[in-house]
Amino acid sequence: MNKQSEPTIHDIARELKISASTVSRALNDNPRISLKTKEKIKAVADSLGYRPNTLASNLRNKKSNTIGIVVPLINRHFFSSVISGAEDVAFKAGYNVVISQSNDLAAKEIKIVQSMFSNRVDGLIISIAMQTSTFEHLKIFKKKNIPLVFFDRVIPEIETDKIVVDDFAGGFRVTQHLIDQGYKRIAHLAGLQDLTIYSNRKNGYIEALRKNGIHYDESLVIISSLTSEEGVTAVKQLMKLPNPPDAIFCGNDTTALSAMIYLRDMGIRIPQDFGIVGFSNEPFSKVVSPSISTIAQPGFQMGQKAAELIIREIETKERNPQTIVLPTELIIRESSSRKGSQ
Amino acid sequence: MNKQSEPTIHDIARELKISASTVSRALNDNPRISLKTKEKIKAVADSLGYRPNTLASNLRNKKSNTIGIVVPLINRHFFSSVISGAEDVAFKAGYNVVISQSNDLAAKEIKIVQSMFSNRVDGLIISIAMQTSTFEHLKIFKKKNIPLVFFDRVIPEIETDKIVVDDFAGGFRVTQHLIDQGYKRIAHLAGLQDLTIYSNRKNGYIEALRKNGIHYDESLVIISSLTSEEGVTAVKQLMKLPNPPDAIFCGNDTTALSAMIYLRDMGIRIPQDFGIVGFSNEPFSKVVSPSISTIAQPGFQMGQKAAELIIREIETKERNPQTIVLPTELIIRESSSRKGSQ
DNA sequence: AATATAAATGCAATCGATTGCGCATTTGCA
DNA sequence: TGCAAATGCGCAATCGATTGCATTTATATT
Repeated sequence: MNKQSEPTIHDIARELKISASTVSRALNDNPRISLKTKEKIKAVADSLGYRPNTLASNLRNKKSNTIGIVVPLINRHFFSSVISGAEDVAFKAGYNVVISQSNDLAAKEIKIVQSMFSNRVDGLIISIAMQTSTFEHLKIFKKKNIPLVFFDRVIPEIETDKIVVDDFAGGFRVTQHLIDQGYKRIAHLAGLQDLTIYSNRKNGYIEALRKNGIHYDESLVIISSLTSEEGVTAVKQLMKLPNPPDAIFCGNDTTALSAMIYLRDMGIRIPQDFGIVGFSNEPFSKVVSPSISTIAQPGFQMGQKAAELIIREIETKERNPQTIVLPTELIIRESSSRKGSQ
Repeated sequence: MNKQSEPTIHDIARELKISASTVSRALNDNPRISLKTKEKIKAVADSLGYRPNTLASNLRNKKSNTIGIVVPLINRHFFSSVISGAEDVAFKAGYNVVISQSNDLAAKEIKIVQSMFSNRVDGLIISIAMQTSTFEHLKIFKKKNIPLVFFDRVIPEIETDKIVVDDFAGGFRVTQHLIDQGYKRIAHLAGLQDLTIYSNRKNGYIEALRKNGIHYDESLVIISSLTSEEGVTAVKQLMKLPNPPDAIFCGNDTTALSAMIYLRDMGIRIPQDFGIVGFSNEPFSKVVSPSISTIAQPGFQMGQKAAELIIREIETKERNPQTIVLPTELIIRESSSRKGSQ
């Protein structure tokens, strides 16, 4: 009983005693078919409840009208924002979006990417898994000349389009802001340094210190994978220093929050005694109290840009790999505002 | 230069001077092909960098190995959790997942659903748009016998699988909890009542009052679409009553938060003077202070269940529409805990 | 009216993989 | 050794839509 009889253009053709070619052309508004015939055909198509079989069309046209998106975890605010933005643009342009999550596992990522290739996606948008360290599975796309866009976590090994936020400027701005607010010893909870995003943030931090003539003290920088727990561990470690910091630039909002809660429980007042700034503008950073200053990453826009870029490449077949750096925005909230204003 | 020469089974066949049928069978591990031949074929396939063209296979098999998911907004914690759960299960079972968001617009939803049908998804998982009030576009799936699973926002008009959380029990439990904590006049910010989820929550609230012998006062129930602003408006209205409430059961966490902030700013202490409970367990509800008591909705699990259900139906062709009610969990946090414990 | 030209439609191959049926070769057993 | 059964593989049709080229039909021109 299943799918036995989806009407096809041949059914329409038979009904009207014409050829399937004509039906196909009519439904595609080909000028070679007379208006009268087109109308007849469309009427029959409607009455039969005809729905074009995109699979067949895709096979013939060697085009799937589908864009693949691969992220580490769908269920993460930043990534779902990117997906949302990309879907938005893609849908308007007539593309479907297939999504998979790597769970930050290289093995799964490889499977996913191969599957997407087999499904002949017209382009692939990907933020690679943390774990991923070989890139053969992605080079296929390059080799076959299928548009490939990296975002967020990018790698230098493959020359293709990349969309990133200006992490360096973000790190710089955060640090400068803390300096401006009068904090004297500014620590940094950095992320794993093999990921460009984190090393850039750290470099921005260092540069801001340098520009302000502040000595860069390595003991104030702690590198971790920035989980909530590691945030606490790091702060504990920092506060035990002979000369502890009075502010922290945290590599993400999660550690900013856990650090803040820890410090508060220790009786340290924020922002009066201690300044904290996070990164990413997670939804919660706005609503906790004190609210957390942070850097907004335009996830939705990144998704839009990525989709626009990839669709242009799909349709023009032009390839000139570019790296788009989206601006970051410093959002000043309570956790770092001790000088009047705000 | 594009896609001109993806190797096919015919290329492999030619290389080995055998037929494409044999190649196809070999690659699918058909027992009719000898081991020796299979090995030769697989070797050549590898050396040619052959990747099966899923489109062709799908067309021939009349099966896309794809599940469609439609949500109002991808970029919302609950929905992205569902998607994440569904992708998880689907991927393991060898299915792709295409996703679209309706933005709560009926028109877009209709387009999406039709497009998914044209793409011959093997099944559709959907949470309908608020705005949607006709269901013809969904009935197609029923008529064609393509598995259809509703979740979260379901409609009685179509007899198909539904996955919901026990909103009634949730509303009941929240209210009972507030009563247990000694709050006397409990208000309710309800969502639009044409959505089952909201009317069920309200009914649970009413039932809990009844069971405890508390008079149900309609002036304590305010219906809105539960935006942040409407939360504030509602609370203002409630507090102006001659006999204002001392607790609110909010239809979602967003209004719980905005109400809480408003009340706090009015100098009302939470939870001592006033109790608040939300619904949905948005990530922020745990980290704001005071943290917000709420009802956890197992989004990830819903997605998993939905995918499991739909895959079973796809593969067995059995259809016996069922409604799965997932349990809700009351998470007691600070905003409603005035009696010791916690 | 006859021919030239334009307009409308049809034929058949194609996209790449799958599969029922049949032929050929090998193996098994008496 | 002889014949049946088993094994291994190929032919050709199929899935549904598209399209270059051919053919038919209608319109225009002289």
